[in-house]
Amino acid sequence: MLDERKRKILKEIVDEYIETAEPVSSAIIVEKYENNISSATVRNDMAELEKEGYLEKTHTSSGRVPSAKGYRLYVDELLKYDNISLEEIRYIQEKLETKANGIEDLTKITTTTLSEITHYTTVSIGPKTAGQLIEEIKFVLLGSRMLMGIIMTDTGLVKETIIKFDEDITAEQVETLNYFFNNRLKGEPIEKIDTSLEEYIFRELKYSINIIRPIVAQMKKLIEEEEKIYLEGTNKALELPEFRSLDLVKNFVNLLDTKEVMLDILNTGFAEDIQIYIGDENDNEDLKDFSIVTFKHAVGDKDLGTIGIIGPKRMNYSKVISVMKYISKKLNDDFKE
Amino acid sequence: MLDERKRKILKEIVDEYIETAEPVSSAIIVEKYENNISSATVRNDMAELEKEGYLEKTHTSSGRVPSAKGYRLYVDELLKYDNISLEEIRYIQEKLETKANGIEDLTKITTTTLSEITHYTTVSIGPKTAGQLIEEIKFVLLGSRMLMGIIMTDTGLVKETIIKFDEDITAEQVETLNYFFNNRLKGEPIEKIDTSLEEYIFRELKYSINIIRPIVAQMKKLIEEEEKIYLEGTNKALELPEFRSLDLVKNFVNLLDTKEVMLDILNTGFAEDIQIYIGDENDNEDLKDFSIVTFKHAVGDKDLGTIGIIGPKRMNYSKVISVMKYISKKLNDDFKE
DNA sequence: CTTTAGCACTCAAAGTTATTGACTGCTAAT
DNA sequence: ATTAGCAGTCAATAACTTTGAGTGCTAAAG
Repeated sequence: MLDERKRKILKEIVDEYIETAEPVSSAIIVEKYENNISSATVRNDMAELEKEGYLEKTHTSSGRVPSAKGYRLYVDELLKYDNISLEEIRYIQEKLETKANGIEDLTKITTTTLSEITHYTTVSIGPKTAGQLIEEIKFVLLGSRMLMGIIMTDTGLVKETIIKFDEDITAEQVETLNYFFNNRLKGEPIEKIDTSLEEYIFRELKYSINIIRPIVAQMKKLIEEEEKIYLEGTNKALELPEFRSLDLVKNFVNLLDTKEVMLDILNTGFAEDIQIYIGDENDNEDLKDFSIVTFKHAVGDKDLGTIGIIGPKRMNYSKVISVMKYISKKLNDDFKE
Repeated sequence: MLDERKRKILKEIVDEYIETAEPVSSAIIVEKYENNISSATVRNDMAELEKEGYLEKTHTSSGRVPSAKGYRLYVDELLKYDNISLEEIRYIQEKLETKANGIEDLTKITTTTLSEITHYTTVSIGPKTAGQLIEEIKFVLLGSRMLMGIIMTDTGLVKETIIKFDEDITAEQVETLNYFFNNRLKGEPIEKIDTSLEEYIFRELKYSINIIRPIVAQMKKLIEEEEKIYLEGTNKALELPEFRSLDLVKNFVNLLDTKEVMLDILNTGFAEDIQIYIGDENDNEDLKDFSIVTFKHAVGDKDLGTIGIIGPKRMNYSKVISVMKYISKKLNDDFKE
């Protein structure tokens, strides 16, 4: 349907629009990219591209702007993803090699680095606890009425919580707790920590319910904890020319502050794939002016966290995706050893 | 200087401005508050109040708007701080009684509650580690090449970190570490954790430097950790009429995203006092359109965290300060037992 | 059949001018 | 000391004009 030149012109229009944020005219294309054909020819091609749904006009006599379909073709077929410099690679390596403590820490560092390199707002969520296997559980006595409970899983995820009591606990009790919890739960999926434990411990150990209940409650809370979004560089986005409009700014801030929508998106992607949502491709009204690119860091079917970039539809996909591909690969390689 | 009526009229003007966000005219004052005098009289008083610096005009023929000095008098002398309903008290009690785990958790819960009740954006920072005394240090072995290091202080603050190694650690080593760290540091101020420890442990225990160094490094990092701001309800602010202006919105988001300025303010206040910064009273240019109200949660000279509300200068001081006073008192009372 | 010059047409954006009305400050009378 | 009343100010809005960057189309040329 589209001949080579039309595809080339489409790419040029999207490139130009991504650079300038202004509707692209036929004259500009001739001037900057296609010195050997006339603007009338470009206009003809543009008309065709518009008829096919790849371009749009903001009003009758305006230049063209890419449609979601246009961006999609651009991203899927017209771009190459090697837009990353040696300098950037070196910077990423340096950042990711500073010894991260735990996976969650690593995800945060990566998120920050990604924002620094792309100059877009980045978001991330930590690993899902669901499905992870318990490697070890430890209780540590702090003072006389406080424990720290620690769970370590097979992927190296460590979660800890403070547990307070209304009566004293002894070191022997803690030791027994350690033994019983590990005995029962080691190797089991983390979801096995539930209220049925209360009964079990009570039956086996006969400890006061004032001790058992807070422990189970806190451990449960720990694995069900509402997911926390980590956010970096909100202000960077606001420098972009699309945020001339007050409403758009408010939408954006709202989106990031409310969290639900972002959580939804971050939770959708498949392991190791880079997912791209352009404008209203995701049927959420609030997202119609934005694009989101995410990738899930995972090993096998074990989730290690998801990182995303959110920006205007007119985002530098080439850079963003190139950098993401690199980081995603690096995280995986690093993790294997 | 100001007679009773002028003070009354000033209060009415500020009240009215806080409610409507529009410059206040003499006619409105007569209509809503002072039915027995004429608008000309009010105008005379307003002129006087302006001459004294309590009011300003946005242009020659506009109504009056409070100046920073006007707000200051209003807050210091004209307001009573009992603007809190039974319902609100009950809501706060309920929220703060859900068993918080650790002080930092409590601060977060309080911050969220404060935002919910006042409908303003709230910020907080956790307790300063500096000055706290070490109550206990624990190392817990996780797997064979990972420790969790836990520090508990005299105020009940618990900080923990993951420490990874390139070689295996034994249970006995961990036990010895526990003994030595506690022996040397129990009762000492937390700042005593510094690089001089490396030497000490190396001398006493002769452990490989590969083990000692990561431990000391991580523990140090833990207490020097850059302070994290906890933020709640950014989007609430944006509904306010002052945020018609795009620049103001950007300033605001920037302010919250950059963190330094907020950290500065939150770190300034004195223990247990409620601090009020109105507009350019703090000499930071970025803050000239905003007011900040903070209070520091503390016991003696031990800092337990600072919570603040940030909003437009035209903030509902009466409500905000009343609620803060209540919460501040409650936190203190709760902590004592 | 494709390309192109050239011209009429469209429309957002920016600039101009006029109109309104919500205010004040002041004066002179109470 | 208070107030009625009126002239004067100025932001905000609306109504209109101008400009110029863009297109689509036609008819001729390759």
